[in-house]
Amino acid sequence: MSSNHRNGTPAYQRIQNAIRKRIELAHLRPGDTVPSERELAKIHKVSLMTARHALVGLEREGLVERRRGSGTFVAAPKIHFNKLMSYSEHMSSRGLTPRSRVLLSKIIDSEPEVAARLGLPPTSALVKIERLRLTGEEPFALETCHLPAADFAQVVNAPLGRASLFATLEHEHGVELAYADEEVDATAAEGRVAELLEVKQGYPVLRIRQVIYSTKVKTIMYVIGLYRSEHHRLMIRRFR
Amino acid sequence: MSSNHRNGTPAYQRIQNAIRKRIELAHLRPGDTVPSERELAKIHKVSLMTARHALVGLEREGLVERRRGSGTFVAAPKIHFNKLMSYSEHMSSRGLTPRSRVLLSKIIDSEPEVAARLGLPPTSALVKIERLRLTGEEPFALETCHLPAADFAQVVNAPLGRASLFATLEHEHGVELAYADEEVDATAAEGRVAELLEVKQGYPVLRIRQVIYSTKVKTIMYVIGLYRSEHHRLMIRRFR
DNA sequence: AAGTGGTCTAGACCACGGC
DNA sequence: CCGTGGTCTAGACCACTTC
Repeated sequence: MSSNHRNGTPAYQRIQNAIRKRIELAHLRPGDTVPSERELAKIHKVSLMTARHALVGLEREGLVERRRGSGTFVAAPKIHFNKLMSYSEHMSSRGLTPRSRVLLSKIIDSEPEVAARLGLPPTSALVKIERLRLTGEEPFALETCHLPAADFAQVVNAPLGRASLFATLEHEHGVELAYADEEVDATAAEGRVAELLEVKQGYPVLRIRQVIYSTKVKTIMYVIGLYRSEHHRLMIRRFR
Repeated sequence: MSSNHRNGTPAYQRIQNAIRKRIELAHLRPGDTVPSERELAKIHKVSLMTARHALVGLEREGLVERRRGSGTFVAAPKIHFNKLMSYSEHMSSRGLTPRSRVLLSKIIDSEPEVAARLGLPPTSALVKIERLRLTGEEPFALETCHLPAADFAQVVNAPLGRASLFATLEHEHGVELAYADEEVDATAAEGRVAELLEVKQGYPVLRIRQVIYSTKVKTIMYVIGLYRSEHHRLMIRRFR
């Protein structure tokens, strides 16, 4: 049976989306109680385990807090934790319009280290896209993406100025993003990077290297991001 | 009923621990298949949902990979993702002996910003512990912990040179750690920090501020860590 | 076709919190 | 005491991968 025939979306995700929307529209505000598992089960006509699945997921995102014996509450409006989101998605989830300048978008075939990260032979053809992210007129991040050209050669022609790369991959290429492994460290902005980010030579920046996977096992993308960190902070939630 | 009477540990955690141990002892190596949900259910005499719960948790830690239609496999030996672990635990999980030098351990009462992070009044008494973390003779991290003195005044006298602070809290104070929210950015090592870490003035370091929560709602600890990032990398897994 | 993970049911008991 | 989340059962069907 299950109540997911109307559309392909699993019931627990529909419940999550309903709650997310109520929080977004400020119908539910930080500290408010979210309907309990039992209430959600009745409202959405699902079993307890399904309602529970929905709430557990929202807790891992940091959207709600659950307290045994007490209830589930809307969390303080921090950032979505441990959620794989593109820059565009981050911005629009905060009501801002993403701005970025495409510095480069072409096919290359001599970056063996990147190819290795993507699990490909050393001289594989790769789409390389370099973008400067801006808030207003101020640059705050430099992101370099690499994708296997075999599967995604067309994205060099995508309207990256306006469309989200994630959205393009999901809608135009039918890619289902699964998760990303990220490696974070600090480094110094040198030469061209410092110029682009408009900081002094040697200025510390946050470096994030992500390998992004789709649900089909495949490695989809490798991204190196360099962030001026006065404005932008990385938030993580770890569990015991 | 449930098979958790023998000890207080839930069945899904006992299954996880069993699998963790098999991986640790290299009985299961990267790429090997982990018993399927149905097998685990039979072996441990639990229901499918419980076996599933165990595997889902291990996947979120990055210990295993699950592929629909195919199976569950031991993941490449990366770091445990998004898992709240102390420095000591990280080291010993890699078979290394943790070394650290306690620089300071006393009670203070005039750090209003820190008190605020812990959700306490501005002039609350706090335990402050400053430690330099070493690999061999080389320093690589400077960690400053703050705890509410009202609950944890005794830890100033704990043998922090050898015992893990996490272990002390869990065993001596009956604290059950729940999760931590972390804020990560890059900054420059200046003055005393640069000297302690043995790097040049202005050298970029990774800064991690964590607020650690117990299962009893309470904020237990605030930690600021500064990391030379040539050796130590922060690994994160994000989900879509 | 057989086996796997993903979703789901309709209940159950427990531990805990707040009244 | 009642309501909450935490754990658990004993099944079910589906979508997917592998052979």
